[in-house]
Amino acid sequence: MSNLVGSLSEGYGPRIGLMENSLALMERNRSSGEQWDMGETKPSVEALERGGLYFSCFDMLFTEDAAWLVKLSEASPTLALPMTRMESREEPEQCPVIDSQEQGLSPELERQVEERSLEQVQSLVVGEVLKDIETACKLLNITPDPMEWNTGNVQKWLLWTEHLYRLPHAGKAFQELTGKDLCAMSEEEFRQRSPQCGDTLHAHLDIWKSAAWMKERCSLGDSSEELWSEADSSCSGQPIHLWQFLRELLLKPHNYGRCIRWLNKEKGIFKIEDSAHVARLWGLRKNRPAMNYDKLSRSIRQYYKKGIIRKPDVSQRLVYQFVHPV
DNA sequence: CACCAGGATAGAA
DNA sequence: TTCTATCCTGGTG
Repeated sequence: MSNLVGSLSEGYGPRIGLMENSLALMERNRSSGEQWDMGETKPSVEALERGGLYFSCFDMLFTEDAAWLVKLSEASPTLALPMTRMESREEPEQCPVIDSQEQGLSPELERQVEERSLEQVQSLVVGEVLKDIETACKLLNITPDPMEWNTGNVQKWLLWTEHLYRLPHAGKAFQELTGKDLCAMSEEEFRQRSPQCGDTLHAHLDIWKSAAWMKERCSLGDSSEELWSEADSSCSGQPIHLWQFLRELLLKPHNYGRCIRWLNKEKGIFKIEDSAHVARLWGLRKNRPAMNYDKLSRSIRQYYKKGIIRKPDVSQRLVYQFVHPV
């Protein structure tokens, strides 16, 4: 796994570095032989959890474009160059999408279209990665920038990453470390602390670092980067309320549709599909490891007399209704 | 057994 | 004081 910190200072570095890392991680995961068992009747909890950040981030990559991108990234391991240089790369025949579309075009036009396609897919991937990081931040109540993490934040991030990618628990090996410490560590040092998954953790941290760098760069400029500016209840300073949290999950069906979803969005009726998973997410968000659905549902019931959430007219298990739908 | 309703209480903000 | 988190009793399919 290449370290992209070094590329951060070069114009296009972070974007491409972020891509490269994501793709490499994707490849690693794909080659591990594990599958996301989508669509069967009873997906495992693990599959559901993977469905959170990971799947939403990479599902669109399993397309022809993605295969092509992966090949490109393999063909040129150091992509820290502007994509305008890409035309000099060999193996144009490995680009089925472009080939099928660009018959009869001049090489120059072909090159431009190729660039645009690549940039589009690229920004799509980067956007998804950023969104998923943002979502994780909300859930964990941490800042996107690892440099600002205290030891507790680091442990949360570790727990989350291990949880999401089914890594063995390595939190102990990183105890007492702040985000700053973590960021200063090399991949080798990560491996020393955790031989099993140090490299993976280091790679994920790299993605976060790049994302934070990009965020900073975007906020410096006048460009309105709406990727990070969604209404964010976790940034208001007030502790998040359960109903807000549930609404946040519901607003991200791409990430959480498998554990909570609208039955009727207009009426505000939603169903908790995986009570244990939602409870775990809530516990993670509130730093309450002992949270379970029993307690979560008790809190929901407190909303009955406050007129925030109620049971729908036809009461069903695990189905609730916002009294004031959005 | 998992879910549901709601009382009681403690604790944090 | 509000908003849980926790525990609990009792009820339902």
